[in-house]
Amino acid sequence: MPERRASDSAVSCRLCHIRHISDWKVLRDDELDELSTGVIRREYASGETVYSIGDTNSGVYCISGGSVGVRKLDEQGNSVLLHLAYPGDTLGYRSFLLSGEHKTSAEALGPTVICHMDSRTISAILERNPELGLQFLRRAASEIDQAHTALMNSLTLCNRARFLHLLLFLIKRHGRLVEDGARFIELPLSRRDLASMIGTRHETVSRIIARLEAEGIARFSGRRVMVPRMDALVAELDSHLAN
Amino acid sequence: MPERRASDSAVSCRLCHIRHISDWKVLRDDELDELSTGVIRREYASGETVYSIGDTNSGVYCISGGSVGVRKLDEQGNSVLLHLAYPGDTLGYRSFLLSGEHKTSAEALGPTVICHMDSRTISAILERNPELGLQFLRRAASEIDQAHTALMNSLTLCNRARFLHLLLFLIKRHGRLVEDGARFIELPLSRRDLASMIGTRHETVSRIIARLEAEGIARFSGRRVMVPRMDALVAELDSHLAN
DNA sequence: CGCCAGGTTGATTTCGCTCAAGCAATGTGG
DNA sequence: CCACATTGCTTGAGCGAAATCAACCTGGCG
Repeated sequence: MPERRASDSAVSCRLCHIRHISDWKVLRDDELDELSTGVIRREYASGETVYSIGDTNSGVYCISGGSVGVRKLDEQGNSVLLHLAYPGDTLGYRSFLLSGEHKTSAEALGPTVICHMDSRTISAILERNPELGLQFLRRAASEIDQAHTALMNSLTLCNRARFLHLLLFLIKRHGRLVEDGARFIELPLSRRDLASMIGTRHETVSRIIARLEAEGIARFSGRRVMVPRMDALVAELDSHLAN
Repeated sequence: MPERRASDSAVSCRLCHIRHISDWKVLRDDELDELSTGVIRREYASGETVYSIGDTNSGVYCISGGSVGVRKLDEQGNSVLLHLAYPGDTLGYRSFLLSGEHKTSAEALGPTVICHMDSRTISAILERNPELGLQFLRRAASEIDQAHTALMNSLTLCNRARFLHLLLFLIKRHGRLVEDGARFIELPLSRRDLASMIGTRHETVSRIIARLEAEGIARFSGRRVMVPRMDALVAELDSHLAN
């Protein structure tokens, strides 16, 4: 539960650069000002925890910059990266709505800036402006779609196809176009986390990567990846889907 | 998009036996009466389709009796049973909210009664009563949790554990206590559907079943299953989780 | 310098998929 | 009513993918 501290500066959601991307875009100026009074803006270092599984909810988080990994742990210590979140995304609204504990953990994947919105402030706005509720509802609806698609993929695709799928997503989100058709990306995830996202062991990920290198589809060096021809990668993925 | 027909009778949501279980429990009497004007109640035979993937949404469905399977299909014809729904559950609200096409199909798993609520009527009520939106939101939130748990299971558990997990769920939902500690259940799903829920082939399900029989944990005869000792089944499942 | 976390690679084994055959129950047309 | 197809399920043999166990490498850090 974040507390206001010396390093935190006053926040104006009205002036926020993601104002028109985030869920709060449905609020009027005066409501945004009201929201701002309940906001604490804070920077997180790479790997730092935003909230942990089991914590009691204290409001919602709005990602302003960077990226966040949402992780689920089971009783035996298995860890799965369920979801990656980016600027404009809202975190923790499920436990907020069900007014319970966090069922997942969230951690910064790199230097990240996140605003925390106080429960009371949000409840108040939510009560008066049904549009915000509907906006959350739309977010929830599309998050269910995402989860279902991920479930479908994990149930029907082989490890290699799932890895290609993930790589493609990461390139879209984190990649840079270097020259015609070639992409460069600095992976935001460790091998272990890549593995946990597709439901396999890190050794298997290593082997998949080794094969992709041998086939000339991508060159890996630590977390740095160069994909010389995107269409080759896409074709590879398609061939798996087609079979 | 269901049309009113001779066999359909007028409906009063106010008198509905699931009134206090369903999402509509947050509505006042007069709102329920308004809702009723947009409702068509209909019976479905086992296996009958409620809506299909790709259909444009025409409102939401409220399950009154029976059970429904929610299925997702991919481009290659893979079919996965994502979710089972029961009386009091609302279906199709995601595509309603995102006002798009259905991304899943739904079919009756046995003789089932479902009410269809007209888009316009719901929109009207939703606009006036924010409580309904919040109720949908709570439903969506818990559905996300479910989907995440399912995803976690599919990524970390082996086929056998997933099958035991599913069997346990089905017994809880559809099982009958026959004598102290023993349960009987008539499975609502074919082997293929059982397989598609845990992401494996139907042959593998057959083999898992054969092993459970050999170990004396359950006796299968077609869709009829007898579990002599529930604690043995639970212990089996736990031992898999523990490893 | 040694330690450690993260990553790679190899050997072995297990699990589950594929292909294929066979069986029982049910339906259908002659 | 029977021959025949169809559907759902089971079983077997072979193979491939991936888990497991283990060794080893590498870069960062006290």
